[in-house]
Amino acid sequence: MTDLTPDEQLLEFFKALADANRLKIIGLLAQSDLSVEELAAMLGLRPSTVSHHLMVLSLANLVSARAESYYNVYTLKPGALEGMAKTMLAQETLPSIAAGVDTNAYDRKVLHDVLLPDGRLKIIPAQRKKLEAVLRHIVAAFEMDVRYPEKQVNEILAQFHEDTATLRRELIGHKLMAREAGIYWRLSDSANSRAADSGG
Amino acid sequence: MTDLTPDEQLLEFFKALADANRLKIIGLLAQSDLSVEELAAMLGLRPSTVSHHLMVLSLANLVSARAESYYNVYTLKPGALEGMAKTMLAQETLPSIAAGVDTNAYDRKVLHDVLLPDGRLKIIPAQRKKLEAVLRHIVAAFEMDVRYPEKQVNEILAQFHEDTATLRRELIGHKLMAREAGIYWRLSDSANSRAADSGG
DNA sequence: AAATCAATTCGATACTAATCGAATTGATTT
DNA sequence: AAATCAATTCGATTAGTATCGAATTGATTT
Repeated sequence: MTDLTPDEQLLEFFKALADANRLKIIGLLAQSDLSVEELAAMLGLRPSTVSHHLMVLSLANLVSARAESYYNVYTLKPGALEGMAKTMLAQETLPSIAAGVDTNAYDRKVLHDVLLPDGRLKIIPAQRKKLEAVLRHIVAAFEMDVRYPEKQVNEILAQFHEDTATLRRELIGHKLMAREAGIYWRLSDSANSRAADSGG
Repeated sequence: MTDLTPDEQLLEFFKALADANRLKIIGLLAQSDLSVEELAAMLGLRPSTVSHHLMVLSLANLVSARAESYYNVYTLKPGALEGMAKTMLAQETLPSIAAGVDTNAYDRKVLHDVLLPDGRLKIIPAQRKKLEAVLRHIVAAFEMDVRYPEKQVNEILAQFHEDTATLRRELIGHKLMAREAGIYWRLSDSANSRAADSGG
């Protein structure tokens, strides 16, 4: 029954509560256990409709039913709401939702637009976001923890574009590289940066 | 902007998160602020679609946008998720959702089916839920904190049905009244009972 | 001033989900 | 055994919404 990943479970939970009548059902069951007919009368709906809503809530593990003669009496599952609320608040939940997402897609799209087949730049884009995507790609040509003299920096940058001076300046300005006394080195990605360059 | 009652706000919140792509947007924004185009590339959607999703999330007060040149950079509203999670957990939230619901509707429906125009019972229903609804109606004819001798109890019950013995027995059995040494008195509603009899 | 760019709005389309009535199922009462 | 009852399932209809492409808007760059 719980063959769902945590994010699928969370989505199921939100979908279950994203309906006015289902929310009311939860509110009513919080006060007392009720049968399908009772809920139908209170909500002004047909029993078949209420049965459907209760099925959705069951699949989201929010309610359960017990048989009493020919009644099906539904109960709020104790701790179900609390559990999901805590899941929402948990630090690891949000990142895990985005886990399956291709966060490099934008950079790839920009590079696809701006790169020639040989890997050189058609142009150095003027738009900030595009420029940043290009710079993230270029800086991957430098190794971490290595000190580069300016001559070597220019040789590497020249593989991408003849205007090495602009590229140097932008790499520094966007804090992807640092310079001191004519020596350059790569800076580690800040929190707001993307995953590692996928090297397309 | 917040001309919504608490329950409408809660529903808006759940609706906003009841979509896989919007959940992913929240997950991505939890890691870093992003523009519409970046989100569109990551999710494999058109900018217009993402714009629509961001509008929904904005109306639910989950994200906000800041203009940066011609980019619209979206941010997770700090504390928004936490706030809603706490609202979910709050003791008073659940009952307030069901506040507008007519909890007497089932009893009224049963009474409408089983009562004659003069207020007498066509039959004493066999089904437990229906019987309970009828008993809740009948017990309202007795005052709280008054001690009734059996003779007077029978007179009152006879207004509803000739089989006063059965009615007496069921009222006791369902703990709506109690008896001791031939004296009867009404019991206060337990947690699982309905609101006061609407006296139709 | 013209061209470019990202975002939004709008209209159309496809998909999903809510609701109902009819038929069916399981259980209980007569 | 037959009749009654509540719940569920099923099929059809309707309402809502996700998605897209085209057009528009505001801002920036050339």
